[in-house]
Amino acid sequence: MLKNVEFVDKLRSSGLRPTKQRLKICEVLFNRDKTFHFTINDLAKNISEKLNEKISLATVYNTVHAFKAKGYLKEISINSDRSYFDTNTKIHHHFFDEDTNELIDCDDDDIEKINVKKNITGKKINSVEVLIKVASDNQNQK
Amino acid sequence: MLKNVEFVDKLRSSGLRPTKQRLKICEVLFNRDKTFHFTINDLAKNISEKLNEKISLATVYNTVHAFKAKGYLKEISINSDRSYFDTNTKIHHHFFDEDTNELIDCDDDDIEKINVKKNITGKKINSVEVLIKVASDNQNQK
DNA sequence: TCAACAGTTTAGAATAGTTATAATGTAGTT
DNA sequence: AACTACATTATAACTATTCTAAACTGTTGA
Repeated sequence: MLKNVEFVDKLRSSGLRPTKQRLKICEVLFNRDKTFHFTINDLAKNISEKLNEKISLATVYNTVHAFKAKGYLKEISINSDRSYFDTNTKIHHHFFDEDTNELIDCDDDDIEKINVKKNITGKKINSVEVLIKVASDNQNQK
Repeated sequence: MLKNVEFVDKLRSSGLRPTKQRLKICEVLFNRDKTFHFTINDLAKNISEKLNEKISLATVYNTVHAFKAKGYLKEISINSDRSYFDTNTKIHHHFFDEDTNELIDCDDDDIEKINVKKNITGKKINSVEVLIKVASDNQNQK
């Protein structure tokens, strides 16, 4: 459980002013045990519910993008109709539950190291990430 | 190089009427050696350029979705601002070139078999796909 | 402490991609 | 040829996201 002061420092050290709104967003995003996967809408709703306060949607967008640019958040593509963000910014793999649309982080040792045998000339590999789609194990899968 | 007749059969056998527009779209999509990765917009532009004929955007959407539902096309998530489709409908991996935003199919043997060691109870794995992001191999990467 | 400035927030307008609608058109069957 | 169900189309509607411009607020330095 991080303190406000720590968020202030964190923001300041990355050149972002520690404003009321940003601190609240930090609270919601980073005061958690588990990784948080969310869409901007989820986040905005979460803020107004948890903190009983409304932050303009535009500000939520701005802040999330600022945090992404600073490397505090990572954007994830699962389906194209919505952007997901992840508080876990390391390169890592995901399970995606097609029944619930829920995204679940993999631990490093859930998946054996991936061996890429092909190279693209002049290009270097920046990331290798796996997406495992799962659904309920019975006849009527989606 | 498939003939029109083959497309007619293909459509008919999957319960889609072989209309002018659908046949033209088939031509553009499936008369290729290589896999085709595209957005709806790419496709619409491609049609009007190649065939010198305009198909209503709504029809392109309808048709692409119909083809997807029938399993002739696959939707791919790389970045969330646009939907990409792929004429290669098998489970397969991709390189994504961050410099050019180009998507490249992997051959089956470009990547060693992926060993998933974790299970989610009550869920079965539908697909395991890898996305390898690459960028030009010099100091000013994006 | 306070003025000044640059960075922030905000509501609302604007945009882009996509989907819905409803009228018109057409393939296939009889 | 006529009928019917399915398709196409233009346009309107919708949704997620970005832009804009004015008001506001941390921060800095006098």
